[in-house]
Amino acid sequence: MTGSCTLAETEARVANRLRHMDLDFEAMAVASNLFRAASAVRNHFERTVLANAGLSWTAFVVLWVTWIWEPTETREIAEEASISKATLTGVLTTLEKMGLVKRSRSATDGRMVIVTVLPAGHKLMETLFPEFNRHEVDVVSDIKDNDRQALADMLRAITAKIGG
Amino acid sequence: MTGSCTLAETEARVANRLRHMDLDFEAMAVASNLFRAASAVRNHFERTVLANAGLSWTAFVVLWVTWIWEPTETREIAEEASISKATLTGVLTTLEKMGLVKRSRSATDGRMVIVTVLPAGHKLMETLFPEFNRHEVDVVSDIKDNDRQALADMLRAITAKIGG
DNA sequence: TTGAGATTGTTTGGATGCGAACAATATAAG
DNA sequence: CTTATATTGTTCGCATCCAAACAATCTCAA
Repeated sequence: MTGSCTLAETEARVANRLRHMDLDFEAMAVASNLFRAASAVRNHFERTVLANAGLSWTAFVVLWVTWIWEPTETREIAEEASISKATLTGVLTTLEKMGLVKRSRSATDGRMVIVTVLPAGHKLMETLFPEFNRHEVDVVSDIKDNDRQALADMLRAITAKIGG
Repeated sequence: MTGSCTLAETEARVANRLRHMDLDFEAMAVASNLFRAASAVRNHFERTVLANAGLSWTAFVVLWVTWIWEPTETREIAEEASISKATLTGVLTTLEKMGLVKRSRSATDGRMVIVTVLPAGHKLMETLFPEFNRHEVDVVSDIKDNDRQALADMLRAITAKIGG
């Protein structure tokens, strides 16, 4: 409709282009569709739920992780959010400017910075996260209910395999 | 070992924190693990295969898409790589500086820019992509051979659901 | 032919995103 | 007490990353 190729056409083209190489196309399809799905879902969420809240994807993830684990250290947040310490510094500054979280020095260890969610942050997440979850439900609605558990398990296996 | 929580502990903590809300935890687990897996795999590839080649993740994806479809227009590359036109402009400039691809104006339509892979780009991909694929095989090696097809299918279903 | 509307790639401004270097703090050995 | 080593968050430089504004080009109707 838009003039672009379907997913099937794309994969056929790829297989043809790489025919002469000794490759594992099944592994390639898994990896390729993993990134494609993650990217599509992320973009979709950014343009709908998160745009309304004025949050970027990373800012939302950082706020969410802090919300779950607060009070917590930045090192922990960075690991849970799968971003570097350097990136987290900037995102936390953004969230602080929005009045959603607060930084404070640890009393027992002068190196650590403790992050807590401010009332405005709690209020936002109290409505934003259920809305986010409704979109998650929509995303998996075409997958048979019985298969969802297996899907999550396989994704966990991938993460575990490379030590995520 | 590292003092951080396991994936199971994290999910238990999340479930407890959100107990009072009416949420679909299965859908949440799928989405959560989708991003976790994609992020872990991407970071792993960036630090191993791609770091040796001096390519960022996005630069590799753009080079790969161009390699498969060349000669092709930037509009097509942006869509296949799931990035915006604006981002692609910068990445193509980077790849051009590295001598891997070449931009040229279309003869039939003065608006379009046609991208082709230069010999250095072909030589790079001829060795880099098989190496990349060996890592892909490693990533899915803990998933039963019979399940990989189903995994790819479910990921396709997610992408299709939101019009990726 | 001419002018409104659509499409393409680039520029702009601001927010991620990372590795490496850095300053501050904590810990351990001697 | 001192010194070497490790750990934490920040800063720096640079490369993505996007929405929106933009200039160039095409299309098509009047």
